[in-house]
Amino acid sequence: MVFSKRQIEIITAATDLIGEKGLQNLTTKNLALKIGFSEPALYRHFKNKTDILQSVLIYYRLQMKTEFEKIILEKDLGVDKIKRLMAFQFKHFSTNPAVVMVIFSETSFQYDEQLSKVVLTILTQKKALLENIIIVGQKDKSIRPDFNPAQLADIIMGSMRFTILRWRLNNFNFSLASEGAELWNTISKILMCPDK
Amino acid sequence: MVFSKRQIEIITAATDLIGEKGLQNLTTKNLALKIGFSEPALYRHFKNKTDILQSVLIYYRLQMKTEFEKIILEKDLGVDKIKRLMAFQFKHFSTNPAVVMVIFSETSFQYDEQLSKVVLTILTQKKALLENIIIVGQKDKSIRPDFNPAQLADIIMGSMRFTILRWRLNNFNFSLASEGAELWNTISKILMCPDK
DNA sequence: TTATTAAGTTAGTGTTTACTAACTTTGTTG
DNA sequence: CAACAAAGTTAGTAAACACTAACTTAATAA
Repeated sequence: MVFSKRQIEIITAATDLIGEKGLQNLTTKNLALKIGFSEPALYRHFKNKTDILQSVLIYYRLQMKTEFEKIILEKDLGVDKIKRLMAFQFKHFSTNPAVVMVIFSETSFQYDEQLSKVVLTILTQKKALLENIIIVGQKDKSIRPDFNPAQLADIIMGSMRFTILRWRLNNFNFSLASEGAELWNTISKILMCPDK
Repeated sequence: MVFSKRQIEIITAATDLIGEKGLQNLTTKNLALKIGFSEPALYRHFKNKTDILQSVLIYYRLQMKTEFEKIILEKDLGVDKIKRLMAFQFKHFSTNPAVVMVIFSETSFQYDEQLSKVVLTILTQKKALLENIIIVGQKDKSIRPDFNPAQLADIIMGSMRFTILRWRLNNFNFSLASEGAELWNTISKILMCPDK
Protein backbone atom coordinates (compact mmCIF):
# COMPACT_ATOMS: atom_id res chain seq x y z
CA MET A 1 0.00 0.00 0.00
CA VAL A 2 1.45 3.30 -1.08
CA PHE A 3 -0.08 6.61 -0.08
CA SER A 4 0.30 9.90 -1.92
CA LYS A 5 1.40 13.07 -0.17
CA ARG A 6 -2.14 14.36 -0.05
CA GLN A 7 -3.43 11.07 1.25
CA ILE A 8 -0.92 11.15 4.09
CA GLU A 9 -1.99 14.71 4.84
CA ILE A 10 -5.57 13.53 5.09
CA ILE A 11 -4.64 10.49 7.17
CA THR A 12 -2.70 12.68 9.59
CA ALA A 13 -5.51 15.20 9.86
CA ALA A 14 -8.01 12.40 10.45
CA THR A 15 -5.81 10.94 13.18
CA ASP A 16 -5.58 14.33 14.85
CA LEU A 17 -9.34 14.80 14.76
CA ILE A 18 -9.91 11.40 16.35
CA GLY A 19 -7.20 12.20 18.87
CA GLU A 20 -8.89 15.43 19.87
CA LYS A 21 -12.43 14.26 20.49
CA GLY A 22 -12.77 10.65 19.44
CA LEU A 23 -14.11 8.92 16.38
CA GLN A 24 -17.34 10.91 16.30
CA ASN A 25 -15.25 14.01 15.74
CA LEU A 26 -14.11 12.65 12.40
CA THR A 27 -16.65 14.14 10.01
CA THR A 28 -16.06 15.08 6.41
CA LYS A 29 -16.74 18.68 7.37
CA ASN A 30 -14.17 18.77 10.17
CA LEU A 31 -11.65 16.95 8.06
CA ALA A 32 -11.96 19.39 5.16
CA LEU A 33 -11.76 22.31 7.58
CA LYS A 34 -8.59 20.98 9.19
CA ILE A 35 -6.82 20.36 5.90
CA GLY A 36 -7.92 23.66 4.41
CA PHE A 37 -9.83 22.60 1.37
CA SER A 38 -13.37 21.64 0.58
CA GLU A 39 -15.25 18.46 1.44
CA PRO A 40 -15.64 17.15 -2.10
CA ALA A 41 -11.88 17.40 -2.59
CA LEU A 42 -11.52 14.55 -0.09
CA TYR A 43 -13.25 12.28 -2.53
CA ARG A 44 -10.54 12.88 -5.12
CA HIS A 45 -8.16 11.02 -2.79
CA PHE A 46 -10.35 8.47 -1.07
CA LYS A 47 -13.40 6.54 -2.19
CA ASN A 48 -15.34 7.22 1.00
CA LYS A 49 -15.05 7.73 4.73
CA THR A 50 -14.55 4.06 5.52
CA ASP A 51 -11.64 4.12 3.12
CA ILE A 52 -10.09 6.99 5.05
CA LEU A 53 -10.49 5.16 8.34
CA GLN A 54 -9.02 2.01 6.91
CA SER A 55 -6.05 3.98 5.65
CA VAL A 56 -5.53 5.52 9.06
CA LEU A 57 -5.29 2.02 10.51
CA ILE A 58 -3.04 0.72 7.75
CA TYR A 59 -0.76 3.74 7.97
CA TYR A 60 -0.40 3.28 11.72
CA ARG A 61 0.27 -0.42 11.19
CA LEU A 62 3.03 0.33 8.68
CA GLN A 63 4.84 2.60 11.12
CA MET A 64 4.62 -0.01 13.86
CA LYS A 65 5.68 -2.91 11.67
CA THR A 66 8.86 -1.20 10.47
CA GLU A 67 10.04 -0.53 14.00
CA PHE A 68 9.05 -3.97 15.27
CA GLU A 69 10.99 -5.73 12.57
CA LYS A 70 14.08 -3.73 13.44
CA ILE A 71 13.79 -4.89 17.02
CA ILE A 72 13.32 -8.53 16.06
CA LEU A 73 16.40 -8.55 13.85
CA GLU A 74 18.73 -7.17 16.53
CA LYS A 75 21.03 -9.72 18.12
CA ASP A 76 19.62 -9.17 21.61
CA LEU A 77 18.45 -11.55 24.27
CA GLY A 78 14.69 -12.13 24.20
CA VAL A 79 14.19 -10.18 27.38
CA ASP A 80 16.01 -7.17 25.94
CA LYS A 81 13.87 -7.25 22.83
CA ILE A 82 10.80 -6.97 25.01
CA LYS A 83 12.39 -4.08 26.82
CA ARG A 84 13.03 -2.30 23.55
CA LEU A 85 9.57 -3.07 22.29
CA MET A 86 7.92 -1.60 25.35
CA ALA A 87 10.16 1.44 25.33
CA PHE A 88 9.34 2.10 21.69
CA GLN A 89 5.60 1.76 22.22
CA PHE A 90 5.51 4.11 25.17
CA LYS A 91 7.66 6.63 23.38
CA HIS A 92 5.59 6.37 20.24
CA PHE A 93 2.35 7.09 22.07
CA SER A 94 3.93 9.87 24.10
CA THR A 95 4.88 11.71 20.95
CA ASN A 96 1.76 10.75 19.00
CA PRO A 97 -1.05 10.97 21.54
CA ALA A 98 -3.66 11.12 18.77
CA VAL A 99 -2.84 7.55 17.78
CA VAL A 100 -3.98 6.40 21.21
CA MET A 101 -7.58 7.20 20.39
CA VAL A 102 -7.34 5.38 17.08
CA ILE A 103 -6.09 2.27 18.84
CA PHE A 104 -8.75 2.41 21.48
CA SER A 105 -11.51 2.92 18.95
CA GLU A 106 -11.16 -0.73 18.03
CA THR A 107 -14.56 -1.77 19.26
CA SER A 108 -16.13 1.17 17.44
CA PHE A 109 -15.00 -0.34 14.17
CA GLN A 110 -16.83 -3.55 15.00
CA TYR A 111 -19.94 -2.45 13.11
CA ASP A 112 -18.02 -2.41 9.83
CA GLU A 113 -16.77 -5.70 8.49
CA GLN A 114 -13.98 -4.16 6.45
CA LEU A 115 -12.61 -2.14 9.37
CA SER A 116 -12.97 -4.84 12.00
CA LYS A 117 -10.94 -7.19 9.84
CA VAL A 118 -8.06 -4.71 9.72
CA VAL A 119 -8.26 -4.14 13.46
CA LEU A 120 -8.25 -7.86 14.19
CA THR A 121 -5.30 -8.40 11.85
CA ILE A 122 -3.25 -5.69 13.52
CA LEU A 123 -3.90 -7.06 16.98
CA THR A 124 -3.30 -10.68 16.00
CA GLN A 125 -0.06 -9.92 14.17
CA LYS A 126 1.24 -7.86 17.04
CA LYS A 127 0.49 -10.60 19.53
CA ALA A 128 2.05 -13.30 17.34
CA LEU A 129 5.18 -11.19 17.07
CA LEU A 130 5.43 -10.80 20.82
CA GLU A 131 4.85 -14.51 21.34
CA ASN A 132 7.74 -15.30 19.04
CA ILE A 133 10.03 -13.00 20.95
CA ILE A 134 8.99 -14.71 24.17
CA ILE A 135 9.75 -18.14 22.74
CA VAL A 136 13.18 -16.93 21.64
CA GLY A 137 13.72 -15.54 25.13
CA GLN A 138 12.80 -18.84 26.71
CA LYS A 139 15.29 -20.62 24.44
CA ASP A 140 18.12 -18.23 25.26
CA LYS A 141 17.12 -18.55 28.92
CA SER A 142 16.53 -14.89 29.52
CA ILE A 143 12.84 -15.62 30.20
CA ARG A 144 11.32 -18.13 32.61
CA PRO A 145 10.49 -21.26 30.63
CA ASP A 146 7.49 -22.26 32.75
CA PHE A 147 5.21 -19.56 31.38
CA ASN A 148 2.83 -20.04 28.50
CA PRO A 149 4.01 -17.59 25.79
CA ALA A 150 0.46 -16.79 24.66
CA GLN A 151 -0.60 -15.76 28.13
CA LEU A 152 2.58 -13.88 28.78
CA ALA A 153 1.90 -11.95 25.58
CA ASP A 154 -1.62 -11.14 26.82
CA ILE A 155 -0.17 -9.92 30.07
CA ILE A 156 2.47 -7.72 28.48
CA MET A 157 0.23 -6.24 25.79
CA GLY A 158 -2.67 -5.88 28.18
CA SER A 159 -0.72 -4.08 30.87
CA MET A 160 0.79 -1.69 28.33
CA ARG A 161 -2.56 -0.94 26.82
CA PHE A 162 -4.11 -0.42 30.20
CA THR A 163 -1.39 2.00 31.25
CA ILE A 164 -1.84 3.94 28.02
CA LEU A 165 -5.61 3.98 28.48
CA ARG A 166 -5.28 5.36 32.01
CA TRP A 167 -2.97 8.04 30.67
CA ARG A 168 -5.51 9.03 28.03
CA LEU A 169 -8.51 8.97 30.36
CA ASN A 170 -6.59 11.15 32.81
CA ASN A 171 -6.05 13.66 30.01
CA PHE A 172 -2.33 12.86 29.69
CA ASN A 173 -1.68 14.36 33.12
CA PHE A 174 1.14 12.03 34.09
CA SER A 175 4.33 11.05 32.34
CA LEU A 176 3.69 8.00 30.22
CA ALA A 177 7.43 7.53 29.81
CA SER A 178 8.09 7.15 33.52
CA GLU A 179 5.00 5.01 34.18
CA GLY A 180 6.15 2.88 31.27
CA ALA A 181 9.61 2.53 32.75
CA GLU A 182 8.17 1.44 36.09
CA LEU A 183 5.92 -1.05 34.39
CA TRP A 184 8.98 -2.47 32.70
CA ASN A 185 10.66 -2.94 36.07
CA THR A 186 7.78 -5.09 37.25
CA ILE A 187 7.47 -6.98 33.97
CA SER A 188 11.18 -7.76 33.94
CA LYS A 189 10.90 -9.15 37.47
CA ILE A 190 8.11 -11.39 36.22
CA LEU A 191 10.09 -12.57 33.21
CA MET A 192 13.21 -13.40 35.20
CA CYS A 193 13.94 -16.97 36.08
CA PRO A 194 12.89 -17.62 39.69
CA ASP A 195 16.30 -18.90 40.76
CA LYS A 196 18.01 -15.65 39.91
CA MET B 1 -29.18 6.36 42.39
CA VAL B 2 -32.42 4.45 42.07
CA PHE B 3 -33.84 3.43 38.71
CA SER B 4 -37.49 2.70 37.96
CA LYS B 5 -38.59 -0.51 36.26
CA ARG B 6 -38.99 1.25 32.96
CA GLN B 7 -35.61 2.92 33.29
CA ILE B 8 -33.97 -0.45 33.84
CA GLU B 9 -35.80 -1.77 30.78
CA ILE B 10 -34.40 1.10 28.76
CA ILE B 11 -30.91 0.66 30.21
CA THR B 12 -30.95 -3.04 29.36
CA ALA B 13 -32.20 -2.41 25.84
CA ALA B 14 -29.54 0.26 25.34
CA THR B 15 -26.84 -2.13 26.56
CA ASP B 16 -28.05 -4.79 24.13
CA LEU B 17 -28.02 -2.37 21.22
CA ILE B 18 -24.46 -1.31 21.99
CA GLY B 19 -23.54 -4.96 22.42
CA GLU B 20 -24.90 -5.85 19.01
CA LYS B 21 -23.26 -3.24 16.83
CA GLY B 22 -21.44 -0.77 19.02
CA LEU B 23 -22.23 2.69 20.31
CA GLN B 24 -23.30 4.02 16.94
CA ASN B 25 -26.11 1.48 16.99
CA LEU B 26 -27.63 3.22 19.99
CA THR B 27 -30.08 5.64 18.39
CA THR B 28 -33.34 6.81 19.84
CA LYS B 29 -35.10 5.11 16.96
CA ASN B 30 -33.50 1.70 17.55
CA LEU B 31 -33.99 2.01 21.27
CA ALA B 32 -37.71 2.74 20.94
CA LEU B 33 -38.07 -0.09 18.46
CA LYS B 34 -36.38 -2.57 20.76
CA ILE B 35 -38.48 -1.63 23.78
CA GLY B 36 -41.68 -1.55 21.79
CA PHE B 37 -42.87 1.97 22.32
CA SER B 38 -42.37 5.29 20.63
CA GLU B 39 -39.31 7.54 20.67
CA PRO B 40 -40.84 10.41 22.61
CA ALA B 41 -41.81 8.00 25.39
CA LEU B 42 -38.09 7.64 26.16
CA TYR B 43 -38.03 11.25 27.19
CA ARG B 44 -40.59 10.58 29.93
CA HIS B 45 -37.90 8.50 31.65
CA PHE B 46 -34.66 10.18 30.74
CA LYS B 47 -33.76 13.80 30.07
CA ASN B 48 -31.75 13.02 26.93
CA LYS B 49 -29.51 10.47 25.28
CA THR B 50 -26.44 11.36 27.33
CA ASP B 51 -28.52 10.69 30.42
CA ILE B 52 -29.34 7.23 29.13
CA LEU B 53 -25.69 6.48 28.43
CA GLN B 54 -24.66 7.73 31.83
CA SER B 55 -27.29 5.48 33.41
CA VAL B 56 -26.01 2.48 31.48
CA LEU B 57 -22.57 3.12 32.96
CA ILE B 58 -23.87 3.71 36.47
CA TYR B 59 -26.09 0.64 36.35
CA TYR B 60 -23.17 -1.49 35.25
CA ARG B 61 -21.04 0.02 38.00
CA LEU B 62 -23.65 -0.82 40.64
CA GLN B 63 -23.72 -4.47 39.62
CA MET B 64 -19.96 -4.68 39.74
CA LYS B 65 -19.62 -2.88 43.03
CA THR B 66 -22.04 -5.17 44.86
CA GLU B 67 -20.15 -8.28 43.82
CA PHE B 68 -16.74 -6.75 44.50
CA GLU B 69 -17.67 -5.78 48.02
CA LYS B 70 -18.81 -9.32 48.74
CA ILE B 71 -15.42 -10.60 47.65
CA ILE B 72 -13.55 -8.08 49.75
CA LEU B 73 -15.45 -8.95 52.90
CA GLU B 74 -14.79 -12.70 52.64
CA LYS B 75 -12.17 -14.04 55.01
CA ASP B 76 -9.92 -15.26 52.22
CA LEU B 77 -6.25 -14.86 51.60
CA GLY B 78 -5.43 -11.96 49.28
CA VAL B 79 -4.46 -14.26 46.47
CA ASP B 80 -7.78 -16.11 46.69
CA LYS B 81 -9.69 -12.85 46.53
CA ILE B 82 -7.97 -12.06 43.27
CA LYS B 83 -8.87 -15.51 42.01
CA ARG B 84 -12.52 -14.93 42.87
CA LEU B 85 -12.47 -11.47 41.37
CA MET B 86 -11.09 -12.70 38.08
CA ALA B 87 -13.49 -15.63 37.99
CA PHE B 88 -16.41 -13.31 38.61
CA GLN B 89 -15.37 -10.88 35.89
CA PHE B 90 -14.89 -13.53 33.25
CA LYS B 91 -18.17 -15.19 34.15
CA HIS B 92 -19.96 -11.86 34.16
CA PHE B 93 -18.77 -10.96 30.67
CA SER B 94 -19.46 -14.48 29.38
CA THR B 95 -23.09 -14.22 30.39
CA ASN B 96 -23.45 -10.52 29.52
CA PRO B 97 -21.46 -10.08 26.33
CA ALA B 98 -23.23 -6.82 25.57
CA VAL B 99 -21.52 -5.19 28.54
CA VAL B 100 -18.16 -5.80 26.89
CA MET B 101 -18.89 -3.23 24.23
CA VAL B 102 -19.99 -0.70 26.82
CA ILE B 103 -16.74 -1.15 28.70
CA PHE B 104 -14.65 -0.86 25.58
CA SER B 105 -16.48 2.24 24.41
CA GLU B 106 -14.64 4.19 27.08
CA THR B 107 -12.66 6.32 24.71
CA SER B 108 -15.81 7.06 22.71
CA PHE B 109 -17.21 8.84 25.74
CA GLN B 110 -14.17 11.10 25.82
CA TYR B 111 -15.94 13.81 23.84
CA ASP B 112 -18.49 14.30 26.59
CA GLU B 113 -17.30 15.70 29.90
CA GLN B 114 -20.14 14.20 31.89
CA LEU B 115 -19.63 10.70 30.50
CA SER B 116 -15.87 10.70 30.61
CA LYS B 117 -15.99 11.59 34.30
CA VAL B 118 -18.14 8.54 35.03
CA VAL B 119 -15.85 6.33 32.99
CA LEU B 120 -12.76 7.59 34.77
CA THR B 121 -14.40 7.12 38.17
CA ILE B 122 -15.34 3.53 37.41
CA LEU B 123 -11.85 2.67 36.24
CA THR B 124 -10.12 4.44 39.12
CA GLN B 125 -12.32 2.87 41.78
CA LYS B 126 -11.86 -0.57 40.34
CA LYS B 127 -8.11 -0.20 40.28
CA ALA B 128 -8.00 1.17 43.83
CA LEU B 129 -10.01 -1.79 45.01
CA LEU B 130 -7.65 -4.25 43.37
CA GLU B 131 -4.64 -2.45 44.80
CA ASN B 132 -6.07 -2.81 48.29
CA ILE B 133 -6.59 -6.52 47.81
CA ILE B 134 -2.99 -6.82 46.65
CA ILE B 135 -1.72 -4.98 49.72
CA VAL B 136 -3.76 -7.28 51.96
CA GLY B 137 -2.30 -10.25 50.10
CA GLN B 138 1.22 -8.99 50.61
CA LYS B 139 0.55 -8.63 54.33
CA ASP B 140 -0.88 -12.14 54.67
CA LYS B 141 2.08 -13.36 52.60
CA SER B 142 0.03 -14.95 49.85
CA ILE B 143 1.46 -12.44 47.33
CA ARG B 144 5.08 -11.60 46.66
CA PRO B 145 5.96 -8.49 48.66
CA ASP B 146 8.52 -7.15 46.19
CA PHE B 147 5.93 -6.03 43.62
CA ASN B 148 4.52 -2.55 43.42
CA PRO B 149 0.76 -2.96 44.03
CA ALA B 150 -0.17 -0.25 41.55
CA GLN B 151 1.72 -1.92 38.74
CA LEU B 152 0.48 -5.34 39.66
CA ALA B 153 -3.04 -3.95 39.47
CA ASP B 154 -2.30 -2.58 35.99
CA ILE B 155 -1.01 -5.96 34.95
CA ILE B 156 -3.99 -7.90 36.27
CA MET B 157 -6.64 -5.52 35.00
CA GLY B 158 -4.85 -5.00 31.72
CA SER B 159 -4.42 -8.68 30.96
CA MET B 160 -8.05 -9.40 31.79
CA ARG B 161 -9.27 -6.57 29.62
CA PHE B 162 -7.02 -7.64 26.78
CA THR B 163 -8.27 -11.21 26.92
CA ILE B 164 -11.86 -9.98 26.90
CA LEU B 165 -11.10 -7.65 23.98
CA ARG B 166 -9.60 -10.48 21.96
CA TRP B 167 -12.68 -12.54 22.68
CA ARG B 168 -14.93 -9.76 21.42
CA LEU B 169 -12.88 -8.97 18.33
CA ASN B 170 -12.87 -12.67 17.45
CA ASN B 171 -16.69 -12.61 17.63
CA PHE B 172 -16.80 -14.63 20.87
CA ASN B 173 -15.49 -17.68 19.03
CA PHE B 174 -13.50 -19.12 21.91
CA SER B 175 -14.45 -19.90 25.47
CA LEU B 176 -13.77 -16.88 27.64
CA ALA B 177 -14.18 -19.04 30.74
CA SER B 178 -11.34 -21.38 29.83
CA GLU B 179 -9.03 -18.63 28.53
CA GLY B 180 -9.76 -16.82 31.80
CA ALA B 181 -8.89 -19.90 33.82
CA GLU B 182 -5.59 -20.27 31.97
CA LEU B 183 -4.81 -16.62 32.50
CA TRP B 184 -5.39 -17.15 36.20
CA ASN B 185 -2.87 -19.98 36.21
CA THR B 186 -0.21 -17.69 34.86
CA ILE B 187 -1.18 -14.77 37.09
CA SER B 188 -1.12 -16.98 40.17
CA LYS B 189 2.38 -18.12 39.25
CA ILE B 190 3.39 -14.48 39.06
CA LEU B 191 1.83 -13.62 42.40
CA MET B 192 3.45 -16.52 44.23
CA CYS B 193 6.45 -15.91 46.40
CA PRO B 194 9.56 -16.91 44.45
CA ASP B 195 10.82 -19.29 47.12
CA LYS B 196 7.77 -21.52 46.92
C1' DT C 1 -0.02 24.41 -28.58
C1' DT C 2 -3.39 21.55 -27.60
C1' DA C 3 -5.57 17.60 -25.45
C1' DT C 4 -6.02 15.22 -21.37
C1' DT C 5 -6.17 14.32 -16.77
C1' DA C 6 -5.79 15.42 -11.93
C1' DA C 7 -7.43 18.21 -8.35
C1' DG C 8 -9.82 21.72 -6.91
C1' DT C 9 -14.56 24.61 -6.49
C1' DT C 10 -19.85 25.82 -5.41
C1' DA C 11 -24.23 24.32 -4.65
C1' DG C 12 -27.13 21.01 -3.32
C1' DT C 13 -29.45 16.28 -2.07
C1' DG C 14 -31.64 12.63 0.59
C1' DT C 15 -31.22 10.47 4.95
C1' DT C 16 -30.61 10.12 9.70
C1' DT C 17 -30.36 12.18 14.05
C1' DA C 18 -31.93 13.81 18.74
C1' DC C 19 -35.54 16.04 20.34
C1' DT C 20 -40.29 18.84 20.84
C1' DA C 21 -45.25 20.32 20.64
C1' DA C 22 -49.63 19.06 21.30
C1' DC C 23 -52.81 15.69 22.23
C1' DT C 24 -54.76 11.19 24.43
C1' DT C 25 -54.99 7.49 27.51
C1' DT C 26 -54.21 5.30 31.91
C1' DG C 27 -53.62 5.02 36.76
C1' DT C 28 -53.92 7.12 41.34
C1' DT C 29 -55.81 9.49 45.03
C1' DG C 30 -58.69 12.79 47.93
C1' DC D 1 -66.26 10.25 40.70
C1' DA D 2 -63.62 14.02 39.77
C1' DA D 3 -59.11 15.92 39.46
C1' DC D 4 -54.68 15.33 38.30
C1' DA D 5 -50.41 13.58 37.11
C1' DA D 6 -47.83 10.04 34.84
C1' DA D 7 -46.93 7.84 30.61
C1' DG D 8 -48.06 7.03 26.30
C1' DT D 9 -49.32 8.72 21.19
C1' DT D 10 -48.79 11.19 16.24
C1' DA D 11 -46.66 14.48 13.61
C1' DG D 12 -43.09 17.20 12.89
C1' DT D 13 -38.48 20.03 13.04
C1' DA D 14 -33.79 21.87 12.67
C1' DA D 15 -29.26 20.33 12.31
C1' DA D 16 -25.74 17.27 10.88
C1' DC D 17 -24.29 13.79 8.02
C1' DA D 18 -21.85 11.45 3.91
C1' DC D 19 -21.80 12.08 -0.57
C1' DT D 20 -22.80 13.85 -5.72
C1' DA D 21 -23.34 16.75 -9.96
C1' DA D 22 -21.50 20.02 -12.62
C1' DC D 23 -18.18 23.22 -13.37
C1' DT D 24 -13.28 25.41 -13.22
C1' DT D 25 -8.47 25.61 -12.87
C1' DA D 26 -3.77 23.74 -12.88
C1' DA D 27 -0.37 20.46 -14.33
C1' DT D 28 1.38 17.26 -17.70
C1' DA D 29 2.67 15.33 -21.90
C1' DA D 30 2.24 14.35 -27.11
